[in-house]
Amino acid sequence: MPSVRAIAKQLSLSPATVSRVLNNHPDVDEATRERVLTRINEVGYVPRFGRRLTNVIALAYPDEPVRNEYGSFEPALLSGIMRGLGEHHFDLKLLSIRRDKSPDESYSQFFMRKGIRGVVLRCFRHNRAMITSIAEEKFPSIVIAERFEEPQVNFLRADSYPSSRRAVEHLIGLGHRRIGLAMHNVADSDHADRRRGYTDALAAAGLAHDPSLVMELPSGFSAGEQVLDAMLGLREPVTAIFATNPMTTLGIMRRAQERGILVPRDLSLLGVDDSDVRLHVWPRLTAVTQDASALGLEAAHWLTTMIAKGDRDAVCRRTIATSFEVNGTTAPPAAKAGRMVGPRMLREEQDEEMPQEVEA
Amino acid sequence: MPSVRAIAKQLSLSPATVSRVLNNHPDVDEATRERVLTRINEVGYVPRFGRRLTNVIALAYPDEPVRNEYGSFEPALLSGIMRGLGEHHFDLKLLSIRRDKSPDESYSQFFMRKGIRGVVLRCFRHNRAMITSIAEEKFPSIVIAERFEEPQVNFLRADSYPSSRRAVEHLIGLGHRRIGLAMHNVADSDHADRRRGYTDALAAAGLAHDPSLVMELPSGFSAGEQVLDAMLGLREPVTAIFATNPMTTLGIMRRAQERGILVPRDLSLLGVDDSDVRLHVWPRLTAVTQDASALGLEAAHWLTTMIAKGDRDAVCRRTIATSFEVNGTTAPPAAKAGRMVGPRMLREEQDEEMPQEVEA
DNA sequence: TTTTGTGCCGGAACAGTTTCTGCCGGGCTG
DNA sequence: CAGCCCGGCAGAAACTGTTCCGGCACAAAA
Repeated sequence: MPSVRAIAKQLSLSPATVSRVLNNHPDVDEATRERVLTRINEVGYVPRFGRRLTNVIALAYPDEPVRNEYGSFEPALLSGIMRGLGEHHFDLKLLSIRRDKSPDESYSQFFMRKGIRGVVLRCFRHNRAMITSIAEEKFPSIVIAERFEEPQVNFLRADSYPSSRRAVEHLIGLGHRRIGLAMHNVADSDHADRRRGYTDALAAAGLAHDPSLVMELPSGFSAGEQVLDAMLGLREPVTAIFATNPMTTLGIMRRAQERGILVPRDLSLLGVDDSDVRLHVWPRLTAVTQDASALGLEAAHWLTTMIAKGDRDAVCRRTIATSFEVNGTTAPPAAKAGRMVGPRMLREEQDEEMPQEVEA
Repeated sequence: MPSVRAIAKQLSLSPATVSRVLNNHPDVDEATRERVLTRINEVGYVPRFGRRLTNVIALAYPDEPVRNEYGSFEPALLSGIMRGLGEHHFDLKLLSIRRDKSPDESYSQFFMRKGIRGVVLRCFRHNRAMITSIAEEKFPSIVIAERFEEPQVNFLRADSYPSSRRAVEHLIGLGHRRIGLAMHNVADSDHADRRRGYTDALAAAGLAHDPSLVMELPSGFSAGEQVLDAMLGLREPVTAIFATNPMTTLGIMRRAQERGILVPRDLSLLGVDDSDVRLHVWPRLTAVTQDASALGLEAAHWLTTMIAKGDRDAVCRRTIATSFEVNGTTAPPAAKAGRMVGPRMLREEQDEEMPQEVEA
């Protein structure tokens, strides 16, 4: 139960000074500030509101929160987090670290200034260092949808390797030999897993790995359009594409329709889905699915119980399963099938072949 | 600068009692609670953190926040709100009124207990009464995307009447005579506006209003599928559909593709879009567009400036424009055009006819 | 009648923040 | 060189909201 006054007494300072450090006020000596900060981190200070503990955690983004381009991942995640907060009666704040954090304050300092007791962190390519710093400061935190080697980082992610591999094996089983891979140009661990699934499936089937079939682009809808054009523009075009990003998948799909390329007759498409968008397009998307909402729920629940129990050394390095769902965008390659399949016929096929869930 | 102690002194009570009222503790007399509450509302109490004002507002949902089914409206709105918060350095909390509010506390009480100074309210069909109550309690609030007659309710919405009317006129101009309307079964003012746009456009063109062409369904993706089946199953089918809900629009579109109905050759489709989903399908959707992100930004900005200036009587009853964007899902009806138009040809048409913006 | 219990509230203690004040050293000026 | 001023820095005090503890009054039970 460390308080500002207790810390002040330990350091022979006044509560005022400690408070000034916490709020990043300028008029405090650099050495003093340093002394206070290290002590605060040692002792695990938590701010209170009056005499009551503040029960707020944050969902923190490195830059702008909940950007539109993130697709359906963010709303699903948020919805899950809100549900996971309920049991311990916590509230949720949204934070942008870049916008609000002063460069000369530590992360713990920033979070305490915002009056939160823990933080769910979104991780993108460029802020891995930020996240290890936060973990090193021992501020209660958990990272969503990313994996870390550093033992002090808590994370909760979905392992898309098995499903990805199974998905690509599904393509190979259908007879595809030239399978394109469209992925981020800056790979997080999730995309790396999907890539491994791709290469391992190819290797296991004895297929050569052709680097020219792998495209690395910035994420987003328009990337999908480029992917399709490039992959079908090859001298020996692909017959199937595995897109590791939901928005990119949709981009590929739209561009295919735009160019009159029938999926899956002319091209099989394998995607990734965070929520249920795969069911909202036609043909329904054969996809590796991860439940962003479940990620949010689990993460929020873990973080709040850890805080409520006061267990500052709790560790979370959980991986939940993804699944692979066969829908209407994959079929044998045209060369092999050798038959015209119109939309109406495809629909009948679809009706016979109900989406089958494959646990990863 | 009313404080708990000041209010207590005015009422000859102790600060403890006032605090108990604010936190909805059970052991305080009903009459006393009432006295404190009315005084608190009169004087416009704001909670502080230590000696500092708490600069937090909330985005409050009647039930579960940011549900997935809401489509892209919620993330766009959130993103806008976060941007609008910046100038006055406010933070954002997410609240679920149903989950956290005790039935025997007032709304102001609830919000103060949560330590927020203002609230952006989402309005659905069932919580209009809740919103007028909040406004009557004079708690700083603003409603998003809904219109209210009650003068004490602040709102910010997009007026989709002119764009909707123009959109339906566009269909009529293309030669459509039987135009279906798919809308919510419980109409908020937004959907009522769109319906008015529909009926007025028909009336102005001298077309009879056929009630059998109007379908009212619960919102959502699957509603769109029912709409398409029903409207094309009419003895005299429609040649165009105006769907007033984004998710429903997507449902119609997918079901059309599933059934092999070519849009816009066999059916013209007019939709509504909150963000940029209309550009992510093919053909790109001709749609009435409202900028949910701008709504969020403006609302957050108004609310925080109003709070920062301490102007408790500020009034916001703003309406921002929507626009109408012609894209690829509308064309002359098949009977009139009398020609087959394949996907490839349509694409060329598309290229000639760039999306044209029409200010509403 | 006495005892016990409960509803209700005030005092005090304690949480964090800010304002006011003062110390102390350095630099400028007479 | 003396005197004055000024800025950096930190503590005391004042003020905010909350909770714990105790007490008063009234009702119910023994």
